[in-house]
Amino acid sequence: MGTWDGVRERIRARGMRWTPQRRVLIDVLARADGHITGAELVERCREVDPATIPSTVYRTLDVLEDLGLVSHSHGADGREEYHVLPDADHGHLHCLGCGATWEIPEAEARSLVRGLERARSFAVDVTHLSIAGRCEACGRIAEG
Amino acid sequence: MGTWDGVRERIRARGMRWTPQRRVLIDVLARADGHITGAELVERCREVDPATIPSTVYRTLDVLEDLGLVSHSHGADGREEYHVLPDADHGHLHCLGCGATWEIPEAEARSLVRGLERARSFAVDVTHLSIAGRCEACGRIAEG
DNA sequence: CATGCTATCGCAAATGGTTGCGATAGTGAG
DNA sequence: CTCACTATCGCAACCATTTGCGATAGCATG
Repeated sequence: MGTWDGVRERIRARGMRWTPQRRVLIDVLARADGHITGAELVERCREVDPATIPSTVYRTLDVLEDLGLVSHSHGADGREEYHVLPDADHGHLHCLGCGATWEIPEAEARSLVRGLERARSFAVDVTHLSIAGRCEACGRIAEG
Repeated sequence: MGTWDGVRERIRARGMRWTPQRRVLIDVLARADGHITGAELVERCREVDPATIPSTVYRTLDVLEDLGLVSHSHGADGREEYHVLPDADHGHLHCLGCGATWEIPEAEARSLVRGLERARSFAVDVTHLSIAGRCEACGRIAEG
């Protein structure tokens, strides 16, 4: 709601076009706050408009990422994972055992990488940060 | 050289088989210390044996990873990146601008994630750790 | 050396995502 | 309202990787 209202204008202000295909994706995104894979977004768009073409969806996602309306990172298997409406930048934690995901809040993520950034003058993209491992529950199972 | 010598025995000790296809991949790996993508490994195997099938290579990489002889992480685009003979566990740093890669030594990687692990009782897989951002040179270009 | 068990292979199809290109259709200007 | 410019689309091919399955072939045993 709200946050998506100005999208049409923001797109046109950049000399880009407001098309039916983009409207469909934005409708889907507006209903999907949270994390979602690229493939899942394509599928949901196809529910709204069965003629949806994957490449169009991925290209529109690139545009929206440029505008800061979505960000993406990669799951433990390397597949794309989109995050809708990133009010605050944050990273992700993935459990290799059960597949669960947690957010790493911006402040925590930034302080994690601070040493790395200082030592190497490297600017980390925390929205893209994705860390894999085993959560407490899965760790106990593995030892048992 | 050395480290690969016992592989045949280690494989057979697990009730697994020593096949020509595995021999080819191990030959290729022995010549390729460092980082290399899955696709690149397939290509190099095909140079040795043009009949090489991709799925066989990927499946063999899985068993070698089980044995601890290779590890993999994902580049900034999510594609697989194998690391041969990981004497020490380490993470990777990827520049989104120039595509360069750096290793994050185990000690540094572990201390990075220590807070995260304590706070959540989460065991991070540092060999899978891959951080993206901009290196110093690319950062300067972006500002200019 | 022959035999059988089953791990591994080859193949073909599917998945998730990307790219190049000619055709379509938003959009601002007249 | 028309026109022209060009951003975007649809399509088809391609890339990297995975999966299911029947056929092949290691290798332990007799």
